[in-house]
Amino acid sequence: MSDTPAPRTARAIARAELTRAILDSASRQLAEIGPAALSVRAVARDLGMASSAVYRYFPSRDALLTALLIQAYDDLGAAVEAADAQVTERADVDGRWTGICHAVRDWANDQPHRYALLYGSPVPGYAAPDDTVTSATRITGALLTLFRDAQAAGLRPKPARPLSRAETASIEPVRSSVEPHLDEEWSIRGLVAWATLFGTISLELFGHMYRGVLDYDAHFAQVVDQLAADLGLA
Amino acid sequence: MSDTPAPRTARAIARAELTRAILDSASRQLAEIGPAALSVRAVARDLGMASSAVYRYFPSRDALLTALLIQAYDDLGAAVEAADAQVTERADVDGRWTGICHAVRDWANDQPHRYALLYGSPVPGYAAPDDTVTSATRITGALLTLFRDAQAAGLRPKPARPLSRAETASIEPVRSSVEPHLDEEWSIRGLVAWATLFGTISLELFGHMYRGVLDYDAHFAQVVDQLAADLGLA
DNA sequence: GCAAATCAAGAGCAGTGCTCTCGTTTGTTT
DNA sequence: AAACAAACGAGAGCACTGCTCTTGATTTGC
Repeated sequence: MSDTPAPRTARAIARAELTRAILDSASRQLAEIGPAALSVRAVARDLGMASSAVYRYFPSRDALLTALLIQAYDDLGAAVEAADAQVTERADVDGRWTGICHAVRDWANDQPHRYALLYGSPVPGYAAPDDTVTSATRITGALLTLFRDAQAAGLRPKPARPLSRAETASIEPVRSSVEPHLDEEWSIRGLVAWATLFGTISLELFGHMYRGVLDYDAHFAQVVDQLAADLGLA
Repeated sequence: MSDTPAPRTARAIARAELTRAILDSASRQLAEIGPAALSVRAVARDLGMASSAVYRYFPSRDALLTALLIQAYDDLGAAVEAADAQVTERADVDGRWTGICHAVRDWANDQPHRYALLYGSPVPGYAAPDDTVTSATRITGALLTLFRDAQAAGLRPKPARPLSRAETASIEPVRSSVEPHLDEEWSIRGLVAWATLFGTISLELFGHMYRGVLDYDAHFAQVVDQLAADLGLA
């Protein structure tokens, strides 16, 4: 991530500082007007520099957007990890699950544009670099660790349908992403809960529950509660 | 929807035809290069007319995009209804559920850009007009009807957590959207399944399962199967 | 001390959404 | 049939975008 071990020279320091300033300005614009309206020229104006100068720090608008993407993933990941860590009684997996879920939703509601950048439609052309993947794993990692802890504690999700041969092989990476490995039931239940969590948040945030569900807070809490039950956490 | 009962005059006919041509060209571009890259000028070039002429038919790029949005909703709605109707044995709610789910996913995979337009981040300042809502209800309507039929057939979903007071009031529109009304368990289970369905498709289509799930087809089938079980359909 | 690398700035290109004006065509009304 | 108004297509133009190239100044490392 931070491949700037020691900016010794004055120029290197200035470069690091300016890079940060560009990213900050861009992040502000992103949160306010969204990724589609983010403009390199506007960032340059905000910083009082020529637009062409920005290209010395980020080779393209997409590169700048990618940096913001990673920043957002890390930000959300930190929020999730903080919510998880706040539950001092680590055996309270239900409390941790609830905390994580609400942390994701609160973060999404606080900064809808950044959430949309992460989990909405991929922006123009979009070639998701591998850099983003590693940052994105922070949040899924928190969930997988939680499932592993619950499994280790002897909790069992509600019985799941037997996995097809193909599916067994398909979700191998998920199973073996934590130690000890997740069993099949925990894996499929976890994947379903993962999809339900982000599906609910996205549907809510993108307006698909309009006039269908009246109280988004109550509904989300209910869904999280239901998922906890299906996961065997509560 | 169609407020052109009888285009009598030649001008009205030409207008209807040109409107259709613009929409067709835009739809083609949308499917190919996505909503972000859709250009009024490109559409005008494709049709051999001046870009300013297009504005006689659609007041803005966003209006054109909204028309495409409605078109896409109707297209997906038709695909879903067709898949549902294809199951001649109407009592086979499990088969209908599976058919609907795979219809949505197949449609999404066939035209990812159009799916992203519907269920990804809202593009135009997110001022979703009410016109789109009515078109969007076609697909949710199919699901709700299916749940109602299952309930009427005496099927019961797996026991759900008791609804909070707030949630009971919150999902009233969902419950009363079909006759006879859905009971609380069917409503919450249905909403959760809805979120899981679109969550799974979105996560897959937007690249979040990359290297986590290897076989998207197998995984989706497994999730649909699991949801059917939780819904008590199978 | 000097060559080389780095930098900011400006001009410029090709593209965009959108507006305004202009002359023409069409439909309606007298 | 004539007259008028509405609708139309085309073109020019504005303000904006991402991005490139060149120019000249500054800083760096040897």
